[in-house]
Amino acid sequence: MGRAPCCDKASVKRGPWSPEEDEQLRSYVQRHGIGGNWIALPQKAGLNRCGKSCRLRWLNYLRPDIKHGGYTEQEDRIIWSLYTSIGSRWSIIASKLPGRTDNDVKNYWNTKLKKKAMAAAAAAFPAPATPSPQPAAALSPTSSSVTSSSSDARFAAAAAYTPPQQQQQHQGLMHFDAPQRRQQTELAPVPPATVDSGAWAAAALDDDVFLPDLVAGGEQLFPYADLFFGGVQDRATAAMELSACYFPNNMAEMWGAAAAASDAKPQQGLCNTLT
DNA sequence: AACCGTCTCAACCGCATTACT
DNA sequence: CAGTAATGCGGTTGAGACGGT
Repeated sequence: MGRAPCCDKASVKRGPWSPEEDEQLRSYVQRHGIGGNWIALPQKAGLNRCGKSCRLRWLNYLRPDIKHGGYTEQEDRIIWSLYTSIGSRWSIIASKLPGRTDNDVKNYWNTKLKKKAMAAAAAAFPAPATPSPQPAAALSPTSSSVTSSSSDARFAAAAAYTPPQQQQQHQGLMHFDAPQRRQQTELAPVPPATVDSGAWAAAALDDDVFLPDLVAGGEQLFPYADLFFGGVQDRATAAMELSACYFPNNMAEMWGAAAAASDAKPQQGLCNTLT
């Protein structure tokens, strides 16, 4: 038994919004505001739509301050940096990019930026000479449209790799209490110390709007900063290790690619010192 | 011109969290 | 404090656009 649907799907209109509906919603919100109740709004605005649908339409499309497309290189780096830091918390990432919505950032990542990141990873970790005996498609379910390139195949193979003993270790993991909705599900393998995901990643770290805050916050925000940055000479590597400890799913993708490429076993690293 | 595969992105779905009673 | 309703969020879908043959 799931929860009851928010509205009667049979009696409300679904699918793409017409310009008339857009105008109705826009003018209502501009005149009366949201009113703190999306469920009641459609009726008040004279729309035959689910409140949830109205909310989504307003937030993702009709709001006056929204930008569509035209992502800058700096925005790319911010998204990349935050994604490697906190994972797919699109609302947080979008909040760092004025005029961008979580849905827009998510779509942009899934359709464009992810490929760009994979290209960077592929450049940093060249594919092995001999192909993997197991097709990547069999290892990991594919998602949406990013499924076909060779880099994505390596991405899928990489993402599928998670040592079982480390899956257990994560249960005792101390963690920074960052805004977080989803549970951590896996602990990534810690990479070889030589990992360097390339110039783009380094540039991203320069622009990072999350990790510097985290580390610069000292004891109050992240008491283990010295553990990471004190003992590791390469700051970029240290920051990525830190990311892996707290936001492992995403770093696993990148480092897994390195492991797949080099046939190297992941080393026990700083991450595990906190468990 | 027609077909086919890929890409894009708006919209939907369902779960988690928060607010309210 | 428990139950319920509302909201927020991330994952996924599918229709239309686009490009290649």
